[in-house]
Amino acid sequence: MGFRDFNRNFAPSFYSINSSIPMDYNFKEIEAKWQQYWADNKSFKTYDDFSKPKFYCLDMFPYPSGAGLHVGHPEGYTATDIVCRYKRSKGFNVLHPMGWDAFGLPAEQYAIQTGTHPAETTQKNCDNFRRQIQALGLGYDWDREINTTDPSYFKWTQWIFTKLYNTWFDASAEKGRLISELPVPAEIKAAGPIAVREYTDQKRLAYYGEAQVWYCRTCKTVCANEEVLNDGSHEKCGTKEVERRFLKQWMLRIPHYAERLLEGLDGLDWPEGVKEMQRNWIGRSTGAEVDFALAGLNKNLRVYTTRPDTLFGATYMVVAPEHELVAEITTPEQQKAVKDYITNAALKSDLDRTDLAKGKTGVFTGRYAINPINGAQIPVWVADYVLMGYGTGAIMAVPAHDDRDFEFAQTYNLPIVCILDPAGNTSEELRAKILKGDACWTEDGGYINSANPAIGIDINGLTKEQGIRQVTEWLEKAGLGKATVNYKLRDWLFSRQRYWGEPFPVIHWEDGEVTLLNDAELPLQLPEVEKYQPGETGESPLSNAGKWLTVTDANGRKGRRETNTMPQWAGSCWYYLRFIDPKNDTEPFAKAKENYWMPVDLYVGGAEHAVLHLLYSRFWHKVLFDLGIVSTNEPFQKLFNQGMILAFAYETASGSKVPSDMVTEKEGKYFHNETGEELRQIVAKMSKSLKNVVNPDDVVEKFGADSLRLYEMFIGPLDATKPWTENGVKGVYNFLRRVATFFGEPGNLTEGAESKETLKILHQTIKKAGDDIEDMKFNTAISQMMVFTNHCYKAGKVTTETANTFYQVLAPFAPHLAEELWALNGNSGSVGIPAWPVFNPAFLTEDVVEYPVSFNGKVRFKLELPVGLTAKEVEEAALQSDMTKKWTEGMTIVKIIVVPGKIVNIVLRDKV
RNA sequence: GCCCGGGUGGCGGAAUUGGUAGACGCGCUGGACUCAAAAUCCAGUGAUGGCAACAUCGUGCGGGUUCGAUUCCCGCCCCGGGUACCA
Repeated sequence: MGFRDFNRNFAPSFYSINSSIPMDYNFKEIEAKWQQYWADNKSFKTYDDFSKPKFYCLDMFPYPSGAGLHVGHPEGYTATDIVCRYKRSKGFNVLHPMGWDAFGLPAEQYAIQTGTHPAETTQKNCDNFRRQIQALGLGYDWDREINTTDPSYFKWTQWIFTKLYNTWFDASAEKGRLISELPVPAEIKAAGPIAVREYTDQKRLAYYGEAQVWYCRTCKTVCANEEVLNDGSHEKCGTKEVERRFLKQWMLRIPHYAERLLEGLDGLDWPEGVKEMQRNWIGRSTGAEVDFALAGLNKNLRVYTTRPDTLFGATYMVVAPEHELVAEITTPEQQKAVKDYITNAALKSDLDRTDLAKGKTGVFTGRYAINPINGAQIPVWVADYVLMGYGTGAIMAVPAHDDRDFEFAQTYNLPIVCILDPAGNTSEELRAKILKGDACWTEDGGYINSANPAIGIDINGLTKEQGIRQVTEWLEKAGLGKATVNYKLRDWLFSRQRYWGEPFPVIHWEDGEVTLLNDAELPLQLPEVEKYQPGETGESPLSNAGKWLTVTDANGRKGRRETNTMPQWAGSCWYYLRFIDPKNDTEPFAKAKENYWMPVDLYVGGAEHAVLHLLYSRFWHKVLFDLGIVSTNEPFQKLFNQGMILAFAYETASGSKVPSDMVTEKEGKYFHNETGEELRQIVAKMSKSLKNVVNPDDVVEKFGADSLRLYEMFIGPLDATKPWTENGVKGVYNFLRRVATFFGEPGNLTEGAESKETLKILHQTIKKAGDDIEDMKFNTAISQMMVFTNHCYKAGKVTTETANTFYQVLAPFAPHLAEELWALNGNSGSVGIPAWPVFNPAFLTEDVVEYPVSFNGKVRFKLELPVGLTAKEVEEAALQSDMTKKWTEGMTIVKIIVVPGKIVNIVLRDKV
């Protein structure tokens, strides 16, 4: 291939006069050609060559929806593709795979409507996604493609589930261990095998139990807590048809790993914000459990508090409506009132709860408890502002120093005793109110009314920190309580009433025993069913799978298979491990390969997975680590969240949105096509209803894949949210066209020595592009390449060597064009294969420095001086300048600051 | 309410161990080419004043530290995202 061929490729378009689309460089032909070349040569196939340094780069794999790729997908994919092409040219063995998180509700919904098997729909969507991704010239190793719905994949998802089931958390060793190593207390053993089974089941990381769960009447399925949004709607379907139900469910004991998950964050190169969100989600708090005696009952009521120091201010107690002692605590006269309250609380939909969040309700049980620190009798109430799922489900209320308790106490006229004097921390006016119990103070202060000489405790005058320590010590000594750590993190609800998910390898036997399939029996495949509708009771569609459903063991015992399936998280929890060895059918992955490739060096995806996916994955990974199945404690060393790509949208003065096809632009203003009303341009998420969705296929068709790639990188920093504009695409297209035009013209390339100026800009570009790729700052890398190209146009000619070097820098960003130009210069092989060009700082050295000379901080003129002058010499040169004389006339020079190589600042004062 | 981001030209955005604010791109203006238009190429483009040289102002607002602040400190305002009775 030579210059001549290139010109033939380009010639028709140079003279095409009818085309309204700019076609000055023939991207269609170039891109098709090189994509074919990469495929034919398996350019991106990854080999397990353990002698090379490795780089494992992972994109969050997509759910292949029927709508196809949107422009948000290529954003992260292009970024990782650039990094990977760069790393390859730096000599790394790069693993960059792609696959499909293909279980999910839309395919099942479609099956319910049309009877089409979800596998069929899924296959079609995957094919479309793959075609679209390949059209972008992304360098994935397609031989490693995986699909979570493929039985050869979910076989191992099921296998990991059995590992979770057969693991318990040894708190003393702080690690998971095989259930076979669980020490069973002698008295349990003595009670027989059923007792042993129950004891063991309580320790497993996966368990089957009654759980109060969110149930969506529209989806006819259980949803996780976190899928139910604040406003009481279901994230997946958007309706508010969600309610609480008690159902038998599979749960995972992720809280056992709370501490490990928290500690593990410290060593990770993740955005601080994401780490903070995970910390908040885990929600560690330290405090104490305190036992309160109940008057007239031989029972204690245990509470958890983070403020044991405020025990002197506890004036009443509250138990959650679901608390097991409620019935016992309640006196006969109050039975009916309490019962009614509990019934009402249970009936409350989530919506009511949210609405009532501002007003607290409760009812007196008739019972009193004894405050252990001062012997005071305080009433016990039931109220649903106390949650059963956190702490002990009961609290001591300190209304003077807790907003929630204060609000409740005011509503029901309960006593409010101030024990922390905010003196000095607030206004005297507010302080007076606080001291009287008319206002709440939750900050630090000095204790008052906090002594009981009879039992030898006095914290008056101490600060919060000291108080907490002293009271906790006293509680422990008196045997009334102990320091405790609590986490917000709850058990993970791990089952769904759906067809299109991984079946649990579980059999429920008629005698109540639950067993798991042997490894040899995996994968347990999904049965063919006639209809995909959930059962009327909310049971999964699998409950209709007659033959599949029932099993009989060798002894004739009958059993029923688990009809729930796993949630979508399951497949995505470990896919990064399968990419390492995707075709292995004897184990999930070969140990040696895992040892080489893990951890993932760079993980790129949307911030929406900041908590759930990343926390669940880390949890599974830590269990696998404890069992010796993986070699690293954490799966993802570096995480990067790409920002969302938004689009312009339009709204009327009253704020109602107008679809983009109803809008006309006139002189920078926007008007409604029909009403003529002037509209406001806003930035919004792309959506069908706003008709502002950009389809990558259209962009590739019009401007080419290299332009799409470059634009998505050039539009702004990768982690920022930013709006899409077609004019912006034209801008980068223009750059590529200028590159193609300049370097495609043989007359522009010369042999011999390169000019100093060109070498300088070339090497600046090598350095900046390399550094910026490492820092994920692709926008500024591209801008530097534009600077270089602009320089070439000015210079008129550059050497072939310069051109070749530039193609290598351009290659990670616009690989098709770079390959084309590389071949055009008569080079063989792929432009990405030679090493990344070596930056030579010698070319950047200057003979002169242009010093900005400022007076009192204001730059007045520039002074060109030779490099390497001392501060003193620069100062003298500056003082001798005529311009300095002009600016200092009539003034006194107070001081001169010289930063060699940077700036001169002369401080002046009026002459006196 | 709390937590995390972020406010820089007409627009997307550059620049931080404190040292020439506005790189690069879009848009706009003018010129070249053309019968003409498109495309392309060249030049200009923060605001205000001035024919110009140049001057003054300018990184959300108000203070502070400093020879010098987009950058550091204090107090506000606005926007985006996350979260919600976790005792």
